[in-house]
Amino acid sequence: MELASRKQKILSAIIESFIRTGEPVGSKTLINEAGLDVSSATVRNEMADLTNMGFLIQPHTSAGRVPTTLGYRYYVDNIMKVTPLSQSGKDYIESTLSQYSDSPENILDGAASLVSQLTDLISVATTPDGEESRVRKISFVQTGSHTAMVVLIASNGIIKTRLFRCGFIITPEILKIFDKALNEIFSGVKLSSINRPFIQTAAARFGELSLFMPSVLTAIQECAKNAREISVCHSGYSKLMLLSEIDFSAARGMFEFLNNEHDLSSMLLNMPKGTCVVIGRENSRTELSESSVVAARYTVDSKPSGVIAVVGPLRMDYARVISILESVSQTVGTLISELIQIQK
Amino acid sequence: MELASRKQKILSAIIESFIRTGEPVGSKTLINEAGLDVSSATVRNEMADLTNMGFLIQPHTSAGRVPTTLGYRYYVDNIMKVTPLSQSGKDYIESTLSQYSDSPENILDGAASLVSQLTDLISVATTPDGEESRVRKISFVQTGSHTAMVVLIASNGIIKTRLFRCGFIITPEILKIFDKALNEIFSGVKLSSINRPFIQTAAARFGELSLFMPSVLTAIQECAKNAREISVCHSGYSKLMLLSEIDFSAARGMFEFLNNEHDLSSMLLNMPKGTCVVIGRENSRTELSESSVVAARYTVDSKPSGVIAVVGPLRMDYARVISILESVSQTVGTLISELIQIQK
DNA sequence: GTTAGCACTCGTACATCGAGAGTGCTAAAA
DNA sequence: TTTTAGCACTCTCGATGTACGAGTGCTAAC
Repeated sequence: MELASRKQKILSAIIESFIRTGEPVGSKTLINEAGLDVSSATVRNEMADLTNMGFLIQPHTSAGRVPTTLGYRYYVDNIMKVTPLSQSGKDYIESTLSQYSDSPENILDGAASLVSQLTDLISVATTPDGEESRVRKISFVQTGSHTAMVVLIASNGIIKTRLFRCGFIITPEILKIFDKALNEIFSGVKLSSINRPFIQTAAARFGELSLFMPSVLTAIQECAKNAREISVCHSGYSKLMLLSEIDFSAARGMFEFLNNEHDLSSMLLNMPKGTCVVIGRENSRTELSESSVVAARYTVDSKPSGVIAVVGPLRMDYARVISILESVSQTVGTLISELIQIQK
Repeated sequence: MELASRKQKILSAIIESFIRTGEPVGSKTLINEAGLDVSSATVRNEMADLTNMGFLIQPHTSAGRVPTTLGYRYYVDNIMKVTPLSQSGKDYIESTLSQYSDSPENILDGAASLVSQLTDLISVATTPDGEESRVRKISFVQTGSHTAMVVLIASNGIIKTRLFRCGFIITPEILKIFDKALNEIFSGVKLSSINRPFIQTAAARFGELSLFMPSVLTAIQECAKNAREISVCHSGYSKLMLLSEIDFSAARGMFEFLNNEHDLSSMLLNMPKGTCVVIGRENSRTELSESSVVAARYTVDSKPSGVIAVVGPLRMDYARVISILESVSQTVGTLISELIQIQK
């Protein structure tokens, strides 16, 4: 659907004014602010049309107009211009994130807090999906007379550790045996296939040695599970209370949804690839029906991977948020890819 | 200060009713609920006295009475009876926390979420202080051709890991050299003394080898810092929005304070040893002037260590919260002590 | 197609009012 | 001296009414 140029200009001006002030926009205000060479009556006629077309609503008779989900959608798709970040902005992002570049989780933690700080909105980021990745290596570190640590290195660059304890005294020799035997079994195995039956089969292979194994195997299973499962980094949750549009119970619902890693990550990962904007009621979750989500994929080794996203009020500066997210997600993708590279 | 028995009975009934309902308590309500064999006029006289003494206030003329900070204080100190948890309750706590017993951080994470779930309040827990503890051992695990992981085991049971990268290809031999050289330097050293000058001195000792060292030494310094610093585990922050007493901006202030690990942990650790209750304005932080904090120390190896605490409304069930916190903190102390024991 | 003018609608702010809750005081009773 | 009944008083809360202002839609003229 294409709008006449003047309608489009008016819609644009209304949305931009509303994003800035949060106040419903009336015809007079609009004339003053936007450079429109027509009278308020003409603007009113156009506004009435836009309202009939579903782009605007009036909260009540004597109030100005407020954009609807459809209005924002048209604005985002047809009017708004996203300009890439300046070089200095990109440099800032890169230098900030490089500090965290020792592990994917740290990078994403850093990315979430950077995005939240730059946009003044809530930001969340998912770690790379580990469904397809495999065990590269398992190592052991002795931590005490009866305890040791498993270190599982996965092919997606994720490294997980877990302590385990044994009923007997651990010696370097025993750990060597563990190392050899367990790497034989687990190296190259997909993380997703390391489940209970797999572990039981593995235990069986050890014959009488298996008596020593249960805690080790459990620790490995835990590591594999943690390396495979997507986790969610987040930042800026206190900004939730600045969303003036919502009340306490709505805020609580949102907060609980945002703290539910499973639901949140599956929502984010179900979004289309690339950068996408989901506005108000377009959201699959009712908790977000008064909010917008802007999400950007980052790619690791040229494959779409996790998501970095922003959650905020309908009236957010979409263009700015998109350009920030695109820069950050690109940097994150590069850093993680590099990290995997040097771990090969 | 000792109150006459009837005054005490009335104060107790008012506080318990207010904790239950959240409504100001009037003289008639009181007669109906508490088994008082006097008329409402008598109760009114007593209530007037208690108000003059500062234990109660009236929100407005035609409302009932509400306890003041002083009122709660008297109640907590002189009236309330804390009964220890039942054996089955203790067993539940123990079996829940044992699941997490592979590291102090996990135990405290588990403790915070358990306490939050049992009390339906916000719960926070600090990890043991590492000021006094020392490096027990440093280990290395190769994670890639140019990357490896430092594992620092501290005497307080905390284990920290950190990845580092090198400009050259890492071999098992190099790691062995690292292991030997760095354990010689760092073993037994207090975590708190591993600062920038110390690292620089250490680097100097390596002569030409030191060129290979900077990233390793930085990684060790980071590990030492993380092992030393107290971190705060928390759970149930969404309960903040159930505190009906507060508004959005107060909630935001509280939330930000609770997310400030430094301020929060220093407040908690400044509290007296044992279990303590801080009510409303008694709190040093204005953010908490409408809330109460109940905090319990846990002891590791018979020494007072971190704190497990609850933050909630003034009208919380103090006796119940105290008994839960005492059980949980005792279990946590035992588990962590055990953990350190088997790591020796 | 555009505009000026105007009647109309509706939300907000403010004042008024009555009902209800709870009190403190007083004087009588125990 | 302590307790109690009675009562006038105060204050909140919700409902009701009113004035004002903002913003609109419509109509008729340009």
